[in-house]
Amino acid sequence: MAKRTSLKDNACPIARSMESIGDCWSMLIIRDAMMGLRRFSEFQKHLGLAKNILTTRLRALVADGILTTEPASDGSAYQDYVLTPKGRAVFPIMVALRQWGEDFAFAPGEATNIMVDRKAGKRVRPLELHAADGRLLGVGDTAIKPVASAG
Amino acid sequence: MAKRTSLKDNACPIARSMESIGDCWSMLIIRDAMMGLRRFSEFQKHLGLAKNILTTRLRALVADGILTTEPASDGSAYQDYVLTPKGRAVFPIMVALRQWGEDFAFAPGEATNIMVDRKAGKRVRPLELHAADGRLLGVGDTAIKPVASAG
DNA sequence: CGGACCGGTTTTATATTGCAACCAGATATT
DNA sequence: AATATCTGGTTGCAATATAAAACCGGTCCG
Repeated sequence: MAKRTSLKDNACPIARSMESIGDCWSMLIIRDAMMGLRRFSEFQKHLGLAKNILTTRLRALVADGILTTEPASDGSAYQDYVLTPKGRAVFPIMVALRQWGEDFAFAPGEATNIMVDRKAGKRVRPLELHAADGRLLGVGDTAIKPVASAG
Repeated sequence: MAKRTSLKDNACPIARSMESIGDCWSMLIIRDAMMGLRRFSEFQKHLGLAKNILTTRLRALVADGILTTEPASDGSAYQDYVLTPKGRAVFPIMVALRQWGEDFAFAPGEATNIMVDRKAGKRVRPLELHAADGRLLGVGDTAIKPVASAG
């Protein structure tokens, strides 16, 4: 294609987020990293994607500060890909995507999986957005406020 | 490229969500629709993307049940693209992406915009995930539970 | 020390993207 | 009423991204 248009310099945080993690494979790599996968071959087997694609995605995630490489935990000469704090902070996005998918992307009775509270084993509540004073907020209760550049 | 691998039949809700809305333009179209944009030309001007790309994205979002077309609200012969309930349910995903972007994707002092509570004008709280019994849950407090196909 | 495994890189074919030009019908202007 | 302009696209084209497959040097395993 023509070069994909970059949103790196867009002023909207949503656009910037999508630029970093708005790719199927990147998101699924982060998902798998949250489940404990660390090695190149683990990601490749579990996701079933081509190795060259995995390579480009891992490099991009490392460049973005979402993953870091560190010496393999099994003592071998290889390396692990592990989440940084920025990477772990993707958790709410993952939960939101998951809940929307659970609710709308499956026919009744279709095989799938759901997120549960580890202790009780019960399904978690829908994500909630609250105001600073604690009020529960819906779609119409929010606004976007510009923040000018300092300088 | 070779045909992008489809995740439509993947059992993971995250993968299915990404298949529907894991595209920059699709997500930004939904964002703009939430801000009240409705017409083809409004999306095109505001997003600055090519018309053929906008066409394919709008068609896909309609096919996915995220947008619907309806007669233009201004009485003209044209049509509006409006969010369905499924489309409005993308809101938490949008908020999650936005909060992560606000937190990690901008240098200090860079121009941007933030989400505030419409009434108080104050920044909203981070999204929260709670267990059925109300406990606040973090990354390690959740688990994924398979749901076999019925039949 | 020989074979398998690991983490890639290099082709190659085919899709997708984006730009620009074009177009028919609806709307606005004179 | 005739013409110009806007709307919502479609059609070509060039550049780039994706995926499958083959290949490859360093590790590890017995």
